[in-house]
Amino acid sequence: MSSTAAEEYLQAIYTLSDENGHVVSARLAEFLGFSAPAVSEMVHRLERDGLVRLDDHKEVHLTKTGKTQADSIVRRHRLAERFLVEVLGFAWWKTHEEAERLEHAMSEEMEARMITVLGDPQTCPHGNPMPGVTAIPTRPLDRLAPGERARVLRIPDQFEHEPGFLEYLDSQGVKPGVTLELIERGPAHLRVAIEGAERSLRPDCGQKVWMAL
Amino acid sequence: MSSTAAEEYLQAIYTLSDENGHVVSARLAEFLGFSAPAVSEMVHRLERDGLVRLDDHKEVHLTKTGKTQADSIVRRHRLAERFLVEVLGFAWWKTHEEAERLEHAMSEEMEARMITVLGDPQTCPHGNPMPGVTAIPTRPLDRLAPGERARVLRIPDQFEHEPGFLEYLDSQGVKPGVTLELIERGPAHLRVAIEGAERSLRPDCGQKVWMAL
DNA sequence: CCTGGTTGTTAGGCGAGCCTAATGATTTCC
DNA sequence: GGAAATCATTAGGCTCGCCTAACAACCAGG
Repeated sequence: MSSTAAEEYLQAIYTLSDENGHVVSARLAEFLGFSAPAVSEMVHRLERDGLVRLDDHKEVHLTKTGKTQADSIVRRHRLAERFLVEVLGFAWWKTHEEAERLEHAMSEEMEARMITVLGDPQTCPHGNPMPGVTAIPTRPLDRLAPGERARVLRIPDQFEHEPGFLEYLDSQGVKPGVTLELIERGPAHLRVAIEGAERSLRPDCGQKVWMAL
Repeated sequence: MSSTAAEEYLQAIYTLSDENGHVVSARLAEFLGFSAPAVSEMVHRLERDGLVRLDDHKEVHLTKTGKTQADSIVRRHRLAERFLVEVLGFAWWKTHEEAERLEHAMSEEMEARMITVLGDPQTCPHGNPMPGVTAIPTRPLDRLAPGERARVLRIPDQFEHEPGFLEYLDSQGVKPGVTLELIERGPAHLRVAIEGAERSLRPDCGQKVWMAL
């Protein structure tokens, strides 16, 4: 149906819209690492092909068929990640690039069989829910009161684009499912306790790691 | 390294050379379904990039690095097919197109992990050996004497391009591993016996199904 | 010998997708 | 209200990878 490049854009629109709110071409360019004219051009192609609509404020919205395709590509991405971890034994933080390619190679039948074999998983290994699944409510790590404990639920897709970020989290013991306690929120670092050990996290983690309520 | 399109050409060169002998641009064009100028152009690109060499008779030969890349892409294709059959439960005759896309999405690490998980398979589900493995000797079905029995070992990759051919074989009970007896070689059909039942096969099967010696 | 089939290449064209440089059009902030 | 920042677009250019039409070179067979 759509080209690999177009699928990449649909996925980006889905992700930004899901995790950030409004989507405008400049955000897409930033996120995808392409020039503004390249994005402008592709957005118009997507519009021509009926996958996307531009409103009066030039905000990008997925049409019904665009949404369907975006859901599918995001689901395939997350299924591929699950497969890489659970079947092939990849490290949880090392799946993104591989899945980024696999998602474009999966047919509908493969998607369906993957769901069956993996037992209809509700999230990817980073805690992002499959499209269509109602997400468990979360809050950024920043919102924890000092002394409060909560479980790491989700590291949103958009932060997987930052090279080395997931590996950094893993090296600090932060991964989905782990329970941690916020000790102190300093300006230069967050002090947390994970399974007894005290750790210091980069301050940007406060926005990038999402916790159970 | 190489683009998807270039990988497709390398794979075609490998296949034609492995199953047919000499490779010339016209064969590639026919096999890939592209126009002669398109193939000519790409072959020159491959030559420019050091993956291929043209001799005096304009025959196409893989260079050392070209061979390495071709081996890899063919191995990924055959691993993907095994995976589709054994892990995802695809029918053996239905894997080609899916694998055709997957092969371009697999990293070296994924290739290695796949080999481990699948138990280092020596062939694809159609009996084609992994590159590097010394193939078991075969002969075309045509070569059987009437009354002779032999095991189906291999349906070469090139015939998987013919739409519906593998499915036709499956419908007649012909699949890798099955033992059959040639009853009579007529002009319009081959009469064979498979597990007791007598079947009539299209005459082209005589060249396209390869048997154990 | 020359004619017909096979093969390869040239020429010219097209869409997808990227780029930079420059220009318009808004919005925001002082 | 005007300057600065942000955003989108135009213009022009590039490679890749495909196409058709036309031509050139070859080989084989009557």
